Amino acid sequence: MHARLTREFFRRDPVAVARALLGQRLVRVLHGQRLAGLIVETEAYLGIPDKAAHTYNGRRTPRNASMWGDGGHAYVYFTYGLHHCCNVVCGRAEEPVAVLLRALEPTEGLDVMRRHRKAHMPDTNLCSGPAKLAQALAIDRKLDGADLVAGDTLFLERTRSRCVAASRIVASPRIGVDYAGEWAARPLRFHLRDHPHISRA
DNA sequence: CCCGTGATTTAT
DNA sequence: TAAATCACGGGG
Repeated sequence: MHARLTREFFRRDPVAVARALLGQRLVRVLHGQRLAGLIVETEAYLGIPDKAAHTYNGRRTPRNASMWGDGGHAYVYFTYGLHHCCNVVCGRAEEPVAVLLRALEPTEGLDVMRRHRKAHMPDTNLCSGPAKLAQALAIDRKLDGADLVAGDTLFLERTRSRCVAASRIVASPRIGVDYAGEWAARPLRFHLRDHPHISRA
């Protein structure tokens, strides 16, 4: 059996978690079948002071409630009227910080993922964006709040490599947050250098 | 590049 | 009421 990432892994600041998640495996169990991929792109959202975060200025709504819970749970939200995105809640309860999962290199269940994604496309495009990976892995609001440590439908496995070399990680501004003033430019997006499955170069 | 899509939150 | 949003796919 593959080892899971532990609760304490997630109970840290989101920048540390965003970096440490690169190379780890996201697993979705659907109808008894594993759909999985290696995480190659993430973004850290720093909570109350972060103008780009859903919990900026202490916002607490039905949508973002799970961000206020303990680390190691999922925060899945619906946006633009048609897309889901999957975050990993970090820190501890009442510390509303998270990491957005932005891209995977799919490794298990690719046939099912291709079926979930509508259009025909090369495999490098299957999970190369936050809404794409959610669609490929059938992640929606029903999984909001799911326990990523003890649950059995959505979880994270520690890969053999444990972590990737810091020199292989590129930090850059987050995508789609130009409205966020000084927070828009901060290097809180992380991805594996030159990886073919990232959402954009 | 622009456009349509359209749930949810926040501002007006 | 109305505008804005942690996107995507398809068409110029």
